[in-house]
Amino acid sequence: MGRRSDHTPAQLRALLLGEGHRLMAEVGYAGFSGRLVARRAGYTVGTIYNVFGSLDGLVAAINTRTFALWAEWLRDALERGGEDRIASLVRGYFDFALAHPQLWSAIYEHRLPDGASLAEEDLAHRAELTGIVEDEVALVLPADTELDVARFARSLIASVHGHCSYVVSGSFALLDEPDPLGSALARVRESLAYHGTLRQIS
Amino acid sequence: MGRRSDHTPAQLRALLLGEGHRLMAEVGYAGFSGRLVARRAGYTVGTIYNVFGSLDGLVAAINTRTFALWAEWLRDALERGGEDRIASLVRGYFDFALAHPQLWSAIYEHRLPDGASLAEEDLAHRAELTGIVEDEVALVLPADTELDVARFARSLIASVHGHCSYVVSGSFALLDEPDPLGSALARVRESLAYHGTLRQIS
DNA sequence: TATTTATATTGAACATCGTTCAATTGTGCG
DNA sequence: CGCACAATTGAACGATGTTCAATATAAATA
Repeated sequence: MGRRSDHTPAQLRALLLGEGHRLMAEVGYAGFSGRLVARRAGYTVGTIYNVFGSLDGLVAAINTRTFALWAEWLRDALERGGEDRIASLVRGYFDFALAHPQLWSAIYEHRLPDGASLAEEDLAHRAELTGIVEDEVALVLPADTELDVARFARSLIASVHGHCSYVVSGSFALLDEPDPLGSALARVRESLAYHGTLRQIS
Repeated sequence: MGRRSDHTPAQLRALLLGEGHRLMAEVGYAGFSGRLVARRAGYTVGTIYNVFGSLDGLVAAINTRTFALWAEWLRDALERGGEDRIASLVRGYFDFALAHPQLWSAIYEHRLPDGASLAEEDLAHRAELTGIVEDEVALVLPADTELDVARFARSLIASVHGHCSYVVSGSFALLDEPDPLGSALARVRESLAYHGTLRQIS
């Protein structure tokens, strides 16, 4: 079969990305296969290389989509959550990872080849997610704080991330930790309290 | 070639483990190859399966060795470090990961097949590492603290781990974080202070 | 409309991977 | 000395990512 017109380039990209995302959610990064993605989309391997340049390009796009869903998830958590917006964020972080462990893990398991760097689109979506947290952290700190709020917020994200990655990888289960989310939230609260949180809701 | 007597079973195990550890340090989990380990040791693939049962068994053994080196590294850091033992621990955690990024990452990149679990030896070495931290955290907290010190210590480890994993994976570089170690240590200090650290050194 | 140009798609080829297992060959014991 | 045992091999199998000449079709041109 030669050239087709079943899909426009944009449609084809969306199709492969969708199937890729679906497969990643099913089998995770370790079981991911470019050939299978193409087959499910009704195409063959080579097409992935036409559209995404490389398999790493497809995986990066898949992870970018996961990031976008994650940001959306956090915004929902903030909207539907109560007054304690910090708790909503931490809970949202955990919930997403636990709802989509394969997708969430794939973000951190994918390593680009040496020298290669992420595309601008990917960086933008990550900045979006951290931006949501930065805004909420800023709201809760005194206006005259001496902290670099952005750095502080990202450090809190890293702390929560550590807890979450232990949960998803199973390390915490082995350590008999009954409430990882609660621990993560407690650490965040302690740091916020140290810097004079405005409203402290138990 | 059939049966040999170049090495005793114990020697052979040590040989393969050593070469495997060396290769993991060189190429990381993604580039790891059982065939290459065997070739470097002067044997062939099958021997790995004789000795370790599976390739996962070899990788688990490699990661266990990394854990042991890490624990030793932390003890050294405590011994050679100054009075601020908490700082020594956090710095030791980071330094090891940065000194051996491939070995450190391999610990968290290796996922056992569904249902499989780690051997007792592996669990013991992990408990050793967390035990070192638990002891130091207990020393620095008031004797009459209401905290579950073990859980608290492991939560602090998770926080530091989160920062460290961002550094090794390059996420923090993208976020322009100038001092991840300093941030991690600051968060740890804030949590300790919240629970009434005895001596607070800067 | 007929012809040519451009391009998207294919799938075989290649080198590798993990895993299995029959065959082989050396070791140590009776 | 010969036999039973056990360790080691390496070919086989199905899969992976990656490349690229061949091909078939769409789009552009005459």
